[in-house]
Amino acid sequence: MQPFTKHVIAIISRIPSGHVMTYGQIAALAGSPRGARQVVRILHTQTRAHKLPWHRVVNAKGEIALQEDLARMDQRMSLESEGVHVTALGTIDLEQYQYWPDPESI
DNA sequence: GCCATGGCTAGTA
DNA sequence: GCCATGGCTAGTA
Repeated sequence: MQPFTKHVIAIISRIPSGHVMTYGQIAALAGSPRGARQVVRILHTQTRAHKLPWHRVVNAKGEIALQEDLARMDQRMSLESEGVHVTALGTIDLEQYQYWPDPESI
């Protein structure tokens, strides 16, 4: 496993309940500003093994990025149960909910 | 080759 | 809309 992958896993696992981070933000913090798509892949492959809070990751516009209706519903329910408000269109107010880890902890 | 991205343009109103 | 991006994985040699 690459350092980038480990880093991404560590960052995602530390997103607190009630907050979200974006793919690009995670990639940049992990040292690869253009690596947003890799974050997608890592979420796919590593969520189970590491019990990642996959539902706390959204796209740069603050939207639920999933395509499938059932999965979108799952993410919406998970976020709302943590107190994150999701609009009818599936968007989250990043101003309010985006998490910025303490740079010291990275 | 794949993408649950992202950022920049073209083209409408 | 469009397409450059880039680490990872599947699948061939």
